[in-house]
Amino acid sequence: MKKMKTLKKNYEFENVLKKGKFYIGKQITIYVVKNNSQNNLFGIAISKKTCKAVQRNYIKRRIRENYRLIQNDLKKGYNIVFLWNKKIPVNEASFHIIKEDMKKLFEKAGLL
RNA sequence: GUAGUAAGCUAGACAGUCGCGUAUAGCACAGCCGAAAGGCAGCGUACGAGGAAAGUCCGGGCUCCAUAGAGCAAUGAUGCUGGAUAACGUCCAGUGAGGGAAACCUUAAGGAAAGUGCAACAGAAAAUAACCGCCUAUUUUUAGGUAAGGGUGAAAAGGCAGGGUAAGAGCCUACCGCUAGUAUGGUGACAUACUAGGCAUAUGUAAACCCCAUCUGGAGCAACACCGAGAAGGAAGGUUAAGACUGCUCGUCGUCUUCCAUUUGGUGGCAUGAUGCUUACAGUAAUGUAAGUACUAGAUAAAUGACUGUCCUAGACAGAACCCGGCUUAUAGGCUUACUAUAAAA
RNA sequence: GCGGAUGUGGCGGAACUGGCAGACGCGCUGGUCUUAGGAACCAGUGCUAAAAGCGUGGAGGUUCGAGUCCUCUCAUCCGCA
Repeated sequence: MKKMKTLKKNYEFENVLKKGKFYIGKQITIYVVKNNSQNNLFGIAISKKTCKAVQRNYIKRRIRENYRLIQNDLKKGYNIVFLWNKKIPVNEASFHIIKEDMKKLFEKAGLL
């Protein structure tokens, strides 16, 4: 199995957030934009203001794990950025809710 | 047993499946890129967050600023004594003061006769004390004496008792407090004893300025060094004004200031260090010395997760980012040791 | 990661060397005026029924007395390749 590829640079994130289409779920929001390669690149962005470092890591792990499980079913050639909805308390973050959210959002976006 | 005090330890465990980061003189070399060197990827193996990693409050190492440039001395910090330490505002042992029934705990604790400032309101007066009262003289008015008593205030001129007096007053005496001196003990802070002083020992405030003693150049790994690519341009103004470099003086370096345009990637720095653990010796202790032994995170959108099962006390606070020594703050539950007080029962 | 600044009624913003906190402006509430609204003018406006008391992000300390001085802490904002 190949390694997961991620977005790295600040301008890459800005590109996706400015030009991409966004879809809002219960707990997470995704931004999607086409790229011309044959792979999917993804990134996770959580503001410093929402919570502290431990909880940010907690959310990132849940999202990354879910993406890992679902990524082979997706169409290829997109940049994806995940955001956490600010108003949701961090304690409610759960693996299963994110899983459902992610399925619905990718269906909406037409990647599934 | 109950209540409490002090010190220390721990920070859910185990099993299965999938997955992440770093290293790799292992396997494979049959995958991808490349002319090649090599890089990426696969399998295996090893290791993989904390007691506070946090706050950034102090002290160092390290790097650059010129080789901490020189002087004045400002600014800033610390502030009982002795010791420890690379250093410290930290730690250890003591002293004084305060708290507690005790174990024990707290303590920014130098100087107010070097000088300056401030003390609102109230009060006669807030620092060279006379408002009421008391006493004496006097017909009243008034003059003098007086800090016992009243009232004001956060604070009112040693406290209390007796003597004394016109009334009073350290005016005199005892005790307590204070100050000075001497002696003894202690490295010292200081303690104890004795003697002397009637106490002008002249209110409080130095976390007000200040004085004294000690220390102090600035910036920070986004420092800095190297490699590759890009750019290295134009206009206007100023030559002693601003910068390096916080006040002033001198000195050095680089021309300097404003506007427009531009400003990306990689490698090193980067983990063997004032290091941890064990034992012995020195010391009350902090700590030091010697020997043995171990090396066990090193990312860069940033690694520990998900699911299932079992158990219990049902898991708090919380995520390394150059590295150490502290401090402070957050913190569920459990365990160990020492000590203090005490009801009831046996 | 490192460095720096700021917190005062609902909002902006004062309070000089510590000495009556809420000046001033905006808003809000009530009233006058008007058929009605606006404008204008008048009064009120931190908490509590009132007194007492508590109130300057929070917790301690110094002081007779802290918005102001000191220590710790929380939140917000800014800069640095």
